[in-house]
Amino acid sequence: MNQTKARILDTAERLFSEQGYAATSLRSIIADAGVNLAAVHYHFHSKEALLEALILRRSVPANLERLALLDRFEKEAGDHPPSLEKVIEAFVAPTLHMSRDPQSGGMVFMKLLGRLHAEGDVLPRILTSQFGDVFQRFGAALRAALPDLPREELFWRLNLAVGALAQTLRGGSKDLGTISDLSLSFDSETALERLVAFLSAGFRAPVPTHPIPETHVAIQEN
Amino acid sequence: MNQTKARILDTAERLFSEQGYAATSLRSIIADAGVNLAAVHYHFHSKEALLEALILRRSVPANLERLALLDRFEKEAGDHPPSLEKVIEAFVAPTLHMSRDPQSGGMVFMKLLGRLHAEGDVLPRILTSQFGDVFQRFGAALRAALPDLPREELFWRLNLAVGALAQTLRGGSKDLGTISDLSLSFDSETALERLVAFLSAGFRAPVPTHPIPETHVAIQEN
DNA sequence: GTCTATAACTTGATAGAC
DNA sequence: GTCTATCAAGTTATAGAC
Repeated sequence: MNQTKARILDTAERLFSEQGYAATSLRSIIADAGVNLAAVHYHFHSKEALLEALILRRSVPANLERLALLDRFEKEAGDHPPSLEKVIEAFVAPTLHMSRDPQSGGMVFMKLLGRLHAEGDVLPRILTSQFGDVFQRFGAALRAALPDLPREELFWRLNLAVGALAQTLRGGSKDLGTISDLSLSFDSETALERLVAFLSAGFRAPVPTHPIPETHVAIQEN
Repeated sequence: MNQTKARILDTAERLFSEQGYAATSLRSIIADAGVNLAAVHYHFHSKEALLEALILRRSVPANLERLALLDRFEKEAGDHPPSLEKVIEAFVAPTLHMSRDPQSGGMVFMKLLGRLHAEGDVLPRILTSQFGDVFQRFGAALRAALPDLPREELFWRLNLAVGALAQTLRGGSKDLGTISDLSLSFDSETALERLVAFLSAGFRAPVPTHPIPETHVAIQEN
């Protein structure tokens, strides 16, 4: 691949992940990459198309890997559907494993995904097309692994799980440094274990039936 | 409070929550609020100060309510520390309950918090001062409720929990609409039950000890 | 307190030479 | 493919009349 093009992709990926999409100007990208402004438009046409190219570069292979892993776990499980743990692992592992080669920039991309997940509606528009197959397959696998969980409850918990995953990708919250001086040590294997343990326990939590009593405490406004 | 000032606060809150801080210009705010541009600078001095004012307006009372709830639960628990469920409830309930009065705009603020949590480092800077006490108190309460959980593990799970909470506040992910046509029904009582059930199960998950075997599948790059 | 007018700057994008 | 030069629009912020 063209060297200029690659430098733009890498630099944009890093800056977007650090500052967000809207807050990062093309000019700050080209300054950091040491290339010309016109080169961005020549190679990518627009800022949003640059973002899209940069996302697809990594998420296309990651999604293939997700599906391949799920295939493998389904074969290994024989007649039964794969366990909840395996389904979660198949979805999460490809993203986490990107971070293993520090040279590859996969770690940076993880942060970017975690951020974009909350920022704007840029990501959904780009990913819905790409992730369609993956979501279908994994949705079915989840339902098979949790046959007794009502659909609505599953959907809720899936949202909570995605939020927890995005937080991990983002590298944790800085606010929480206040409680503890620990920082999220990012060994991808440990992160995977911890995510699988936390999420599978959450998915398997008993479904609440009785309403929790009123807990509102009125506070005067100043 | 001044009517112009209140209109700016409410409109900014809504637009920031829908589009994010960086992507929302002061001009789009004043257009929507039907006020003059100079009024923003007169009342708030700058864009960032506007954001700060708007956050403090709601999070100061919410934090007082959090501490009051924790106090109450600690009294009710007598000699024992309050249960994990109660600690989570005391932290989460005030934010969720803001959404009960549709007129109050609390629902909008929830979305904003969920978004800012991922966007930039604007939120941390503003909140670290405000949330210091709250984080200290709740960190201690969590440790007391989970005395056997190693500190590092607790910190990790706290991050996952915060991610899941932020996702709930944001109103769920649009991507996930692909799997299911359900949308997150936002009854604050139900949301509270579900969060407490999911998170407390996650916090109590067994601590993983044995490394998960290698799961990487190589995919060729195109 | 609220307005108009404008300063001072940054943004994404393009035309056209080389 | 890469550059300079520039456009057209949008940005936050301020000065000063009323």
